[in-house]
Amino acid sequence: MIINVGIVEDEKQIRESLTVLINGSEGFTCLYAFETAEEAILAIPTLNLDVVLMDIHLPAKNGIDCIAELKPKHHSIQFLMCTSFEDTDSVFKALKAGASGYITKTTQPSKILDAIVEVFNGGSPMSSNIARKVVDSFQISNKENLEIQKLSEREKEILNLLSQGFRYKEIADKLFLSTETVRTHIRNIYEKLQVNSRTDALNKTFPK
Amino acid sequence: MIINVGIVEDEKQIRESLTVLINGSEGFTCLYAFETAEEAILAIPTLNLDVVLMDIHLPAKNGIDCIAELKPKHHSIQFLMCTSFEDTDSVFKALKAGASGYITKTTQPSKILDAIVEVFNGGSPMSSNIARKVVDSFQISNKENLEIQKLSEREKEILNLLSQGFRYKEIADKLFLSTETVRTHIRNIYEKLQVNSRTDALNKTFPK
DNA sequence: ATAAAAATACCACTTTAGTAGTAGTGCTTA
DNA sequence: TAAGCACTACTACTAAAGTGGTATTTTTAT
Repeated sequence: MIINVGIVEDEKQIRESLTVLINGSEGFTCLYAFETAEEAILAIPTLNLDVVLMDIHLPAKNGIDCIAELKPKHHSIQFLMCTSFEDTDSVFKALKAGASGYITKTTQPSKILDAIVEVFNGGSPMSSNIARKVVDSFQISNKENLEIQKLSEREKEILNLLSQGFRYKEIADKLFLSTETVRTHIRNIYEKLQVNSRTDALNKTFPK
Repeated sequence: MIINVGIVEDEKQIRESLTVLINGSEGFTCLYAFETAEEAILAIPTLNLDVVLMDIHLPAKNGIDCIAELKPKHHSIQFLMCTSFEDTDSVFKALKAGASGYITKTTQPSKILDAIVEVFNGGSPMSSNIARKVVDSFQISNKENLEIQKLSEREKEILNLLSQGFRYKEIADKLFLSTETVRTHIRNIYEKLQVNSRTDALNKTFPK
């Protein structure tokens, strides 16, 4: 089993040393290396690549947009970002576009090969501080959750049903309450949260 | 520099072998191992732990809720899930609760020690398929975004204002339209999305 | 050039949501 | 034990949202 790797990287030196690294290692081959996103977008659909190493900064169209175009149509290709940018914004944009891994250019050669294997096998190799950024992004809710803590258990239960779009009557039926009781609870929820509509209540408690 | 590790794990055998592993390795010490979430919640605030290995399945309160209670008050402690559950739901709940890493019990001993070091150093160690789940979760938007693509520019603009909780009159004023026009747009949005309320429309287009 | 889609707008109507006041029961705790 | 909160429930009302039909103008695509 040989992993077919493509490269999209504008800096000649990096592109060539990556090519040499990959072709010099058993189990890998790199037959195509592109300088621009545009070339890659034209060629890649006709090739049979397993993994594509993608830089972010490229002359015209950037690497993130390049993935965004290719990934939806070529789901079996695994895109691995290999770049020097590691700001939160770049990381999340790349992952949203369809990258499955994210390593920095400073990664040592043997680790780059490891990452290629890992992404090929369905993993998501990431540099350690990038993984942390990604994991931390799940925890944001804690801040605003101060709001939700003002509510009683019953109120949270009703808010949760509100968030799913149920009407008062449906909530009442689910909880075996009268519609009027549901109405009262919601009035109290709104007062505690200092809002006066369902959407405002949800935006305060389930942000983002 | 010695990393102070705590363990919360109900199965005696696993708890003890983890303790032995950690105490037998240079640079690590494990002075406290708890059988239940309740014990951990009582004791941990008084200890000075760097990393806590947490199981999910525990007798009464589970490990995720245990983290949810401890993490907000003890931000410097790094929680590392070590469990046999690796369903999507458990993973995301744990990360939301405040876990910074997630490995499975089948991880080999040396890798467990590596993960402890990594989480202690601000990384987020994860088993390879768990990392992929996490990364894939960023791409979900692409699926549901098929929904939003059915809408015209004006409709997306109005949907966006709807999501912020504005009423028809307010949207009309912002866009210099009549309320009736806004009403018509919203009717068309709902028809395209096959929903019949603001909350349902938002849940279909801005999921999660 | 013509059909389709998008954007604008009105009327009339029904349903749902939100506001206000009130009140009984039961549990907790100071 | 009295005050406070949570949970339940009612009436009455107003405001907002949602449904249906229709129509003109502009833009876009075939």
